[in-house]
Amino acid sequence: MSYTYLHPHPAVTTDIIVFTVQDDVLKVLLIQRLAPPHEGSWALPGGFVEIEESLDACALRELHEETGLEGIYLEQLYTFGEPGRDPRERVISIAYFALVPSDKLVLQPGSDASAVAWYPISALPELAFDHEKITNIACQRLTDKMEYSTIGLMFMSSEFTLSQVQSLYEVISGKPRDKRNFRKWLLSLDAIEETGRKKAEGAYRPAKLYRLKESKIVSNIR
Amino acid sequence: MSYTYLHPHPAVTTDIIVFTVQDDVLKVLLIQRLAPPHEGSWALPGGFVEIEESLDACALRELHEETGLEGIYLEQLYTFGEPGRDPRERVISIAYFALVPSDKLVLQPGSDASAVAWYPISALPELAFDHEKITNIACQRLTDKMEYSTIGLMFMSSEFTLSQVQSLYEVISGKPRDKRNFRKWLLSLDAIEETGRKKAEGAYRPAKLYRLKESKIVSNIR
DNA sequence: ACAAAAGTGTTACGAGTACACCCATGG
DNA sequence: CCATGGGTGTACTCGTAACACTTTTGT
Repeated sequence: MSYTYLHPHPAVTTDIIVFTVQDDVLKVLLIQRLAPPHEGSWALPGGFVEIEESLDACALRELHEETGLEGIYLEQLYTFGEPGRDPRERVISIAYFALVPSDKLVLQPGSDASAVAWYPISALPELAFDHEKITNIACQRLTDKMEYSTIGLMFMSSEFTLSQVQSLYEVISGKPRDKRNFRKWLLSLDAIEETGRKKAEGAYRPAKLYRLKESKIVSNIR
Repeated sequence: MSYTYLHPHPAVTTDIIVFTVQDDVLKVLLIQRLAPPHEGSWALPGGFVEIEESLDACALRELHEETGLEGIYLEQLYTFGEPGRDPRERVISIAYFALVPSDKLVLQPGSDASAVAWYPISALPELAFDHEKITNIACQRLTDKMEYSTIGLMFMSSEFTLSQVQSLYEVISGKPRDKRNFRKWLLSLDAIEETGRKKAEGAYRPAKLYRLKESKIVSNIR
């Protein structure tokens, strides 16, 4: 089966930069390519947009197919379309970024059995295509949005402590925060609420558990 | 001549939302469609991406071809790709927005003789495709960026007075600003400088003329 | 001299920052 | 009773907001 057009058409893909924080390190999800071009090297998950599928749906589908991840926060980032960024044909890629909470880290490599792994953002391997450039722009956007939106909460699992949130923010910004000021700020956002439960983890005082408020997903501050 | 692929490929276009401020009103540039679909109705300028042309270059080319505009500020906005947004075939559109200074308002309708006109954002006609949705998102982005970047200066002509800048900001935000505070803020951005010249326009004190500093094009504040 | 827009400083308020001690729990 | 992280309030600082009069020009 083949498809014919009067004018040349580019191929269209989505690529997804999936962030998480694991062991106090910001990481991105990469898959190892099995087929040329760039066979064997690491790349962002993604793939071709189907002809009757929305862009968002494509990103979600590719992510699910290649990693098993589902129900996570996704946002369009930027569209990359320089001629020559793929050696096979003209490819235009709509890049998305996604945030995975720490309790959904279990990956199921796709049916094509390619390897899937979390890489610390500070120790990325060489990436295929222009994926390094895309990753850099995604990092920039993530750190920007951490400052003026509640996006950081998308990294948290369903129940979490205030100290866990603080640790997350410190990891991503690379700077320590004052505990009292951070809590005052976080609670003033009106985005989380106590669950009433507590988390006892060791030989010390248990912490109150919080959850994201219904309806408050990601909002801008200021 | 025709082009054949193993899998279906969507068509890819750019659409450009061109803003300007004229007579104290925020306006966008529209062109009247001559061909189906939506023949006769108004739409955003734009068109198909050529196979060896970058997305930015496509937006600039289409804008020049259809309106004669050149050398203006352009920025990628968002990519729209819902199936069905164009009745002919699957079309994915990378939307850009552009800002035109008040001294470049002269339009040269494209060679296909379609009408080109500035419409106040508050009195748009019915638009073709999903262009109303795109326009709304562009307006949102514009007003957002006015708050945290120097993008507003892209509306100014090569030489301008501080009062003109203030008037511009008031028109877009819809709110009056304190003259002294506004000037303090504007000058603190370190983005403009005096030309040494003055503008005498009527029976009153002439205003100092300013220009954008070299190298400072658009930067974020905060 | 008057009409019209240009230009200019000081005070007040509020948000954000700095800072140190007591609490609850398990071992 | 001790070790460990959890939890809390106040004082200061700096940036933003409020506010009104003098200057320059053309008629």
